[in-house]
Amino acid sequence: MKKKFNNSLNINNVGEIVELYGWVQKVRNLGGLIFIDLRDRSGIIQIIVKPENKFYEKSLELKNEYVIKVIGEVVERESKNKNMETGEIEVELHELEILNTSIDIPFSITDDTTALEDTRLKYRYLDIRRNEIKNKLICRSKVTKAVRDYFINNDFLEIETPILCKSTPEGARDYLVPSRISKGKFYALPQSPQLFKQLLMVGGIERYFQIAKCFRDEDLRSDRQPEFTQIDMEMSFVNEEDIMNINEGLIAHVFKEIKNIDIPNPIPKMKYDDAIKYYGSDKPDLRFDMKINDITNIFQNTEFQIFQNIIKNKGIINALVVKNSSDKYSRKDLEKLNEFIKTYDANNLFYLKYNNELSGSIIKVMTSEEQNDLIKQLKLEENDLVLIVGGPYTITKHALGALRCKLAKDLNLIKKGDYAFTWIIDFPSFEYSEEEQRYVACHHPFTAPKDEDIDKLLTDKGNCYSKAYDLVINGYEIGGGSIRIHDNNIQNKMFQALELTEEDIKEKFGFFVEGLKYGTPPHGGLAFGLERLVMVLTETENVRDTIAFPKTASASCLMSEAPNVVDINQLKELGISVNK
RNA sequence: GGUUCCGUGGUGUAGUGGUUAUCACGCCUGCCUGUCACGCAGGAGAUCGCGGGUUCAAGUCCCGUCGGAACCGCCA
Repeated sequence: MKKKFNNSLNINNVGEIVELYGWVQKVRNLGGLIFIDLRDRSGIIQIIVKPENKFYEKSLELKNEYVIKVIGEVVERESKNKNMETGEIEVELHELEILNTSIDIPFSITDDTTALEDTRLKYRYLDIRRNEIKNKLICRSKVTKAVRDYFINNDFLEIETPILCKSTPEGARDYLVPSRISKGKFYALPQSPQLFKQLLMVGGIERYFQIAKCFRDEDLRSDRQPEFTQIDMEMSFVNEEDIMNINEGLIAHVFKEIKNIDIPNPIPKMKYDDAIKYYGSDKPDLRFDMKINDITNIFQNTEFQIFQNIIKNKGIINALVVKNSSDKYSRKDLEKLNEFIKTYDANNLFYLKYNNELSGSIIKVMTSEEQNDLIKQLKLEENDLVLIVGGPYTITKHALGALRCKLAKDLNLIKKGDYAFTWIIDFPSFEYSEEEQRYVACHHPFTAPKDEDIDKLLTDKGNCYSKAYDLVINGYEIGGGSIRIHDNNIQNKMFQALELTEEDIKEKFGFFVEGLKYGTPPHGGLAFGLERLVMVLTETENVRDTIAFPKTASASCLMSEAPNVVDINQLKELGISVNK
């Protein structure tokens, strides 16, 4: 006899003797008749114990989460339970063995448990017994299987790169690992396998992939963990289209396998500048429309001081049209929206409501011509709400990009189960860092510039674009990548553009730059965030649920209590002293 | 680094400066032969996160601290 999974049994198995293992979900003792809900990974099945059974007394010992072995006969139920997958049958107990007991559990192992997340994280191994978490881990496993199948079928090699790396201080903060053998020296955990996978191309691998652990010592968010997994790939002898095509194939395969959904082919592309202009984000959620409109032109000759100043300072006046919603927002609600955009450094949210005619906070400072232009340009219809924010371009776009997502959520504009895919392409090569007072790489310093922009790398950084692309699904940046620089001269020019000195380059990337000199093939690649992909596939908004043992917002593990102090002798051995 | 919210039996909660600190689930004991959110009767269970302050009096107000959540900055 072989162990059966609970939910593999159905009415066709009636009469069979089966061997089941699992956890006691619930005992219902009716005083003479005992029902046991037995749970395993697959689901729950009901065991019945009658008073004449020789294991009846033993069954009375059972409590929640005891681990048991049951041998019994599958029988049809007298009274069926339509709410249960195995509700047509039950197993009449023949033999019972208690394999282990359990102390009282802190929260119930049910879909509707009341426990809050910190409690659940402390007892994560119990939380994993719940469908909510378990099913996401199952999904994650299916995704990595689909990924491996797809890449291996397309002639990719799965190759592992080091976890103990050299620190590369450009970009995110590194997690450091002290070296015992070389006191005072440190390894860094990889932020991504970027340099190694490019060197694999130099190494002639041509097609590489890896399910790669990555580490970034930055502040966390609901979609960001310090330790996460990338589906990382790199190919030689390719251009942007090739990389996007093969990865569209991957995503199509994953969505087909997991959700049985056919995704758009090809996935539409949007330029970065347009994404900012219309959606205020480089990861626009396209499950709903609500574009940001530029209405600066309407107010060119405005008498309104605030708008005059904005236009004088080369700012922009934007409008969001919230369809059929003017009756849904009170002045108090609108004041809350104003507070919301303040977190993005924007201010002064003005509004207009269209009901036959315009009314609202700035109606008195608008001429009738301006009003008519606005109605026409925004194609206003009855009961539309117009939200207006003016100011510097980037700040207002960013704020409204966030606002449109908030509105969509509040107004339930997003249909459950919908997916909206887009590539964001033509990223700028550089962005100006106020903090560092210099241009920094938008993607990373190995991203190839557009051919036509190579000459501008040193002279016109603000207008250089790169061969980079991000895949965005439902407002999440699921993956990003680029064609890399394979020409050492261009790479040097790029470093120069980033104002890195010869010594900087040698110290930070010397081994890499050296490698580029030895016949580097043209190459490019992409990395997907596995957790975010699983988030999208499981329709969850919290990356922790896609990870078996995640960390809290302060990067600690409530279960194991990492990070923690270490023994003084460990520090001595490493030559480290701690100043608090 | 910043902003906002939260912390009360095992779990989740209620709680006008003055009660024996509320309720539900869970737990324990007893009863119960078709339950499946089993039912019925009874019972135990709280350092109100921690420290300080205000007050005749603090779960409640104030300050600090620790822990959790969301967001801004940050995340090449």
